[in-house]
Amino acid sequence: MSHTLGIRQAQKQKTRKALLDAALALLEEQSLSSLGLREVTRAVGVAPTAFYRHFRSTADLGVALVEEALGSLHPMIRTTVSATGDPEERVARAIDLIARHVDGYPAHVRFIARERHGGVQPVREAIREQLARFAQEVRAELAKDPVSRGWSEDDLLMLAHLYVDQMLSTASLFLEALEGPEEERADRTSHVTQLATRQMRLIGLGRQHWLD
Amino acid sequence: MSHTLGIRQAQKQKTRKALLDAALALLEEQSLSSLGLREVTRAVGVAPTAFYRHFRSTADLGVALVEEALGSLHPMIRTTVSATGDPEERVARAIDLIARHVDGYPAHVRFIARERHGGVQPVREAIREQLARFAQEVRAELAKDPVSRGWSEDDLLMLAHLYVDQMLSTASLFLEALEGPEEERADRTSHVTQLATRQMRLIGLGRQHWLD
DNA sequence: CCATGCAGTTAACAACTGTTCTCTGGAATT
DNA sequence: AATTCCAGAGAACAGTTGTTAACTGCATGG
Repeated sequence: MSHTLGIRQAQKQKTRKALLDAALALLEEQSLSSLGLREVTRAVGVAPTAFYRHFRSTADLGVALVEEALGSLHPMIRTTVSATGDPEERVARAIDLIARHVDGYPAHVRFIARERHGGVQPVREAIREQLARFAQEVRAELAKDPVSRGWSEDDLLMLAHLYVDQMLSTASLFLEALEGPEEERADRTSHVTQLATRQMRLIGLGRQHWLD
Repeated sequence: MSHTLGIRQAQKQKTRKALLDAALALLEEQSLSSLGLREVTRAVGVAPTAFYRHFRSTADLGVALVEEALGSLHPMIRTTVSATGDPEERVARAIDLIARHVDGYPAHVRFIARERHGGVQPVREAIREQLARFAQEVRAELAKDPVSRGWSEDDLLMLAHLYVDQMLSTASLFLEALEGPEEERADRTSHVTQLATRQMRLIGLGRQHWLD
């Protein structure tokens, strides 16, 4: 059950969210390591010192953004890789879900792609952790599939990492298509869909013949 | 033939190289978008204004770093994917070459991984271009292989991109292993080798059965 | 109802940034 | 030998940064 928090705490959460949103917007054109705290507070319309009530530093804010961007994604992952329907349909469904997610949360996707190898160690670490969790969940889902009979745990995790990387790469391509000029968008999006579909299909083939 | 350039031009190239080296070193702990020109000149021991004799901005310097990091890599790519020896041996050879490259030029690898999706558009563009060239070269090399008989150009390029992404991902993992504490290095490196080997092998299997 | 807590403000700090203009010494050209 | 060129130096600029301290006003808990 949800405890209705006082008008005080509510207001605090509101400015906190405003700081996160402003930061995310500013990060579309730069990296976290160059994001200044004054820049963020200015965008929100709040005094620079107010920042410290919510975050120790911009790196700290970055870690919070990782939670926001990836924390809520776990249920989606599960259904994406779930072993229902024929393989070809599952691939199409997964890619469609990725496309929708990029469409709905482009700034989050950009942030993760950018900061995964970015210049701020704690943020890299947080992303690494979340992606490792994703890989574990994908592994668990793959294990349910009859195709995985006879696979070692290690090999399942290997494949799961391959899938996670592939998803991120695809998401990044969708994002680039989204960023381009409006009249090219449809073409580029369908091109990415087609590319990603065939790559997924090829990996699926490798999976089927792994135990040969 | 090489024209021996005067002592004037030589000195200029020397400071230019010093600026690039200093920048690369500074970029181990931050992103290009937060790299200041004064920071770089200070590290070299040269006046801030001297920077302008070589680069218009730090973004410009970043593009030059992309050339330095990836420009000289094309001959290596060719031999890496060359279709000699049995498949298993080729995989091992490719991964070994990646490991050696990361060992020899860790800062370059880190720079590319970091700025590929980084906050500086011209640099992203430059990396995208170079990687596209790599993919084209890999495609050409794959086409020579008898296994590729009957493949469409599009499908070959699709696979080439998959290989290029996989190489970069592997390089990044080797780098992380290299950055960790010395006593874990050997274990982590061999773990990455083993993981990458199996992923490459699985992709290879998918490749063999593509036309089924 | 009153005392406490605490989100956000104001003001000030030393340090730093990119960029401009002017100057200098020595290599390059004639 | 005289002249031009130009990589780098030096000084100054307005603007920015993170962090500190002391404050204010209002929601909260006793």
